Amino acid sequence: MNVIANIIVDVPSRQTDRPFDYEVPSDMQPWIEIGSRVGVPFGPRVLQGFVVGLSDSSDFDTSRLKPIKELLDPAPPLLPDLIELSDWLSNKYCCSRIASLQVMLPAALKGKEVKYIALSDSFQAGEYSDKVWLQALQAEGGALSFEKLMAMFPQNHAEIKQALQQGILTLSAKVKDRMGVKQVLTVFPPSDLEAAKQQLDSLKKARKQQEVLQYLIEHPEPIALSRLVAELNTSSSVVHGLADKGLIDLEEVEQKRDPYKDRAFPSSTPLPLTGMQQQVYERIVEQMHQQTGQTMLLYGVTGSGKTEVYLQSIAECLSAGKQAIVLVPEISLTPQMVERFKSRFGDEVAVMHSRLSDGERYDEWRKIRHGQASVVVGARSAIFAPFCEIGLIIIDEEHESSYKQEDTPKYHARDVAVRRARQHGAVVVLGSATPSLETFMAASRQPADGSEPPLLPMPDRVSGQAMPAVRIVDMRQELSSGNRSMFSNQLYESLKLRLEKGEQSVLLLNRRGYSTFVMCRSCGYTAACPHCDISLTYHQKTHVLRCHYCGYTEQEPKTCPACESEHIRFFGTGTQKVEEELAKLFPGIRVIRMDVDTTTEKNAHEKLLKAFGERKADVLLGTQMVAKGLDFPYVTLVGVIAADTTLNLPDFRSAERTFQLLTQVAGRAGRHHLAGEVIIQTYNPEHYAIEAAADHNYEQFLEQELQLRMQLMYPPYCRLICITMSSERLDQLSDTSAKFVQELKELAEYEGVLVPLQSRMTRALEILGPVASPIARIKDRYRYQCVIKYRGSIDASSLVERAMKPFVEGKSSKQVLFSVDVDPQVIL
DNA sequence: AGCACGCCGACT
DNA sequence: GTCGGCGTGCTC
Repeated sequence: MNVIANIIVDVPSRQTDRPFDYEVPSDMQPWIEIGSRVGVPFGPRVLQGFVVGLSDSSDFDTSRLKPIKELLDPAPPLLPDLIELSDWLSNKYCCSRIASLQVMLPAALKGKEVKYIALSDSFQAGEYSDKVWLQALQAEGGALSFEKLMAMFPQNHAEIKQALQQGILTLSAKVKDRMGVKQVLTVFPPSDLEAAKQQLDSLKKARKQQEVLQYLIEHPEPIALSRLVAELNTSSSVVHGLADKGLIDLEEVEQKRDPYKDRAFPSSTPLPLTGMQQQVYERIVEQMHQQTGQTMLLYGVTGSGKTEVYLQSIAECLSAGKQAIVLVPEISLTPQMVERFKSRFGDEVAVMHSRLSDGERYDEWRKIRHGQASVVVGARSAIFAPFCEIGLIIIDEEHESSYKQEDTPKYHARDVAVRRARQHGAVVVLGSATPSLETFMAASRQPADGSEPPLLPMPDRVSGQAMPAVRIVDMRQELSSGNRSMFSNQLYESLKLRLEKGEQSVLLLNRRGYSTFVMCRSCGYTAACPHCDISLTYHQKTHVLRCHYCGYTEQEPKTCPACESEHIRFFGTGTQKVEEELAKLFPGIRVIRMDVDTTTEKNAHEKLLKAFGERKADVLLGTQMVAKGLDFPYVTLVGVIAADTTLNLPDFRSAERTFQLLTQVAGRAGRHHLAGEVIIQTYNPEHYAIEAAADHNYEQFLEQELQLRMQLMYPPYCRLICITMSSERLDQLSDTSAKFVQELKELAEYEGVLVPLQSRMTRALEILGPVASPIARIKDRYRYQCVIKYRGSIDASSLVERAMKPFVEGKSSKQVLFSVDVDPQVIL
């Protein structure tokens, strides 16, 4: 008899980050399962909690167990496999259990306590009989939310309190979801149409009702009451009249908000696969049927037809009765992308991206949970889609850093996918033209059983067209030959040619290096945030300086606050400057600029790209974001203004990022019948990342980069954990961080893993720091960080967790905050 | 996270 | 003498 439930309660604190035991009331026993969401009394409150285990005994004093108060969903929103996955997430990424459970669910299912005031059973009006609040309560059926009642009667709080004390009113609490299910009153036509026709005559005296019935006989499908009323220009009372006579049915039906309901998707059929595609497809399908839980790397150049392989593999997965998850980077989750999946699989597809409202997202999620969708296409968090039997997980553009969540839990969707696939025996297909080094290394390794490495190369374009020619322009030479403009002669000439021919160009400017700060040209003063060690960004529209980290704003200064010089000015986003210069060089040129300033509005992205696709501009100018997304048939020139800006960042992945970005943007040119040209301007023309990108040569880059990583001991030759500690008080911070690192070292030493990475041991671990973080202060809190490098089978997360214990439970917890980033993408 | 319990300073 | 500061500990 499982009468005791182990429940994780919704309290975001380390002290409550463990299961609490509750008694399952007998009437709830059929309903409570692992994964159920419940309301439980916790201290004086009622909280949301998740059932993570069931048993018939408890270590806790059984007589003191409290019963579960309420069941929040008829079917558990989480399945046992997800509960298990959440356990893994918490351990791996050092986050609380509740955080890892909550991240798997749509925001709509974040229940909050609501207090109710109700008339008690023994209620007698007595001295309160003429009070307005009492009448309001009675009108509402005897109960109202506490907050509402308080707001309605601000004058009567004392009386209400007194009534509560006398036991005339009672206070109770429930967990309420943030988002209700949208209900729509729906009209159902008569089940027996012939009989209904007979009845028409009997309605002679009710012309309006007759009209409605007539309509329903002609259109015998359920219809929303509001639509029927609008359609027939009648009123709801007429329809209710018919319902009262029993001629039709009127029912509340759950309405699912389909964000794509107004869009028609022409259906598409599978394209014939090329030999290369066919081979890859067969290997994927073979692994899928064998349920090996294998992770494979589909390593294919832009235009090699990866998507068609995805689509047909998914089709095979569906026909085997299983479900598929497709992850794409948020930025490329465009309508065109969605369309490809909707066209092939129709209503089987659920779509999840950040632009959806909480309600829409909840509806898509329910489609998945209730088996109405078998494919989900979505960003990072779609990896947690509540499918029961996953056959295939596809991660497109596997190397994208957006697969790493920046806030807690700081999970990497790729690593979650690999873990989840193992649970289901599903295949993971990682797709990329420029795979991350970690992925490539893992996929090249010969499996222990002697089978082929899980590497699926697709080196050729479907069109048979060669990759576009890439020219590297040495900007140092331009400068020495007297060209001080940001456009080299070659780029200028090529742009001019495109304008004459009426073809389009894409210009890319890496954002970093060109920030939007304000600087005084006399004394060098730069406007900085008073709460963070970071310069303020200038916002052109509002003429305001703003801090990206804490939101602090101030007015644009007219004179330098330091030296009162008037030569203080704003150094533009770069894209703005490029735009100005383009207008100077090519009067009348039509430019669409895409950067943080022009894409803040909702759907701005799509609108700009659509306008460009319709050839309403000659040039698309922008930051990283122009490298992703769509391909346009009339783009024949891609120019990179300054390839170096991301190259010299003090992050060990900066060369990899630069290479990926350049390769990706180079693939944008000439994807169709027109030949393309790519021009890369740089001050480091001989840098291996730039040369390799120009040659479209991943292997060449890989070889160089691996050598460097090996020398400096960085991933993929080790793994990293970055721990950031912060405090308002610097003395406390330096003290605590030093003690923490000491603790960490002792633990590692004790486990025998504190060994230099350069040694030949298979297990090794080093601890660097603590040092001041690159951004030494945010929101008035100083920041120190410490980096752990390790290799081999070491549970470093658990080491960190144990080392943190004395600092987060004890009295010093108030002063120093810990934040752990496992497998960080940037350690600037 | 909340909330109660509990032990020391400035006030009617 | 007491009101209230927030340090400490508990929540099945």
